[in-house]
Amino acid sequence: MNLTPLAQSFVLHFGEMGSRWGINRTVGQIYALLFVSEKPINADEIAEALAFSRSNVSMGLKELDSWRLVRLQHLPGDRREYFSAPEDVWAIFRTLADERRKREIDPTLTMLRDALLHAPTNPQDVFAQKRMGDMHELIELVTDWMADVQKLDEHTLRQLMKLGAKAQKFLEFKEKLGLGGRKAEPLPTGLQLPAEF
Amino acid sequence: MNLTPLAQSFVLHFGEMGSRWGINRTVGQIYALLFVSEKPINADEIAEALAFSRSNVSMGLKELDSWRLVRLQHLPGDRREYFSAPEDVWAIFRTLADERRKREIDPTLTMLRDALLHAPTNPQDVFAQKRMGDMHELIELVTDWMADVQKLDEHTLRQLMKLGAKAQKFLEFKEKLGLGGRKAEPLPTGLQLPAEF
DNA sequence: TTATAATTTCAGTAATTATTGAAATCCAAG
DNA sequence: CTTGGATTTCAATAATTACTGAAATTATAA
Repeated sequence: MNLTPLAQSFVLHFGEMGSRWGINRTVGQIYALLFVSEKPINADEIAEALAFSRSNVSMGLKELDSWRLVRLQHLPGDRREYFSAPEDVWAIFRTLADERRKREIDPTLTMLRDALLHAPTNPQDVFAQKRMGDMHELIELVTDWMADVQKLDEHTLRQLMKLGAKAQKFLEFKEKLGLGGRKAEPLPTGLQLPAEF
Repeated sequence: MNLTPLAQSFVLHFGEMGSRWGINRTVGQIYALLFVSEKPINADEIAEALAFSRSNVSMGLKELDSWRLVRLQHLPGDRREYFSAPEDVWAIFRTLADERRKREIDPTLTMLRDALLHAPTNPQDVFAQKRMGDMHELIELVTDWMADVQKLDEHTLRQLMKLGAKAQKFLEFKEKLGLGGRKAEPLPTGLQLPAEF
């Protein structure tokens, strides 16, 4: 297992970015290696390719497993465990978004909800609760929306994203029409726009 | 400057989450304190409230400044610097998204673009480049889209998010119609949907 | 200017996190 | 079962990151 210069630079980059992404160098490099490997590889091969100790690789794989970013499989006639990174980048994106939400956002939402539960007993807390309420509302709105978006299949998601700011234009347009609760107008095809539109 | 139990728990939470968010305890706590403070506060008050050294507070504020998360101002008749967290949570969200993109994503996009520049010289690199291409395409699509979304003002953004998965339904609906390049149909109001719709 | 309050820098130290090798555990083949 | 390779755990240590206090710098009021 020796890396080509291309794979090498990719792996090293992931190692260095790791700290910014909240994972360590080992974990970043292992993931990068798996990502660009055509075939599943075992822990010894990883340790050799990246010059990490076998135990460090074990830790790293455990961490990647907790992020649900690696798949474990067995090769016939070989009792060692082989690892690979799922191939569908859209699925990876979803996994990553889910895990980050769970680790980086949900605890804060819980804390905020608790904090907002009790009536404030002094002016500072009145203000603080207002701020926390703003924060809570925003985070909840954004994460719920992200959760919705994440449910979309690749095709629809691609469309939505390519649409980009055009969706904004549509909303602004809709505003201009002053549509409060208009009924859906029949289109020439005979089908109707969903009620929300 | 002593904290109420409510502010205390908020501040401690931010300190602990800091490591998951890529900032340290000091920075997290300072930001949290500023966020729930009605009035701007100076570095000495921060140091006292959080029991950090004055120099640590200086470092933390510098870091927050680099994230563009604090505002510096002067109070009449006082030469000390007073800090506050901007009040508009939507603006904060935008700032945060911009900075994270710059720090956590842009370097990787650059690396990927470089890696994709040169023709592969062996089968492993052919595969690796395909993977990197997939990753690059996805990241670019998502970040460009996020950049578009971020440009929206609070009102429009709120609408878009509340719309949630409904946008999906609309896209699916549009699909069903089999609309390749149809012309916009006149609506009863006389106005027209933007060409993209 | 000068004096001095305010802030930042930085080298030293503390605390945390990452990594290793050895020992323990697990697990499939015989 | 038992054996031996495969994997994980864990205590020791290396490396990194956070934090402090003293010194240096900056900036404002007199």
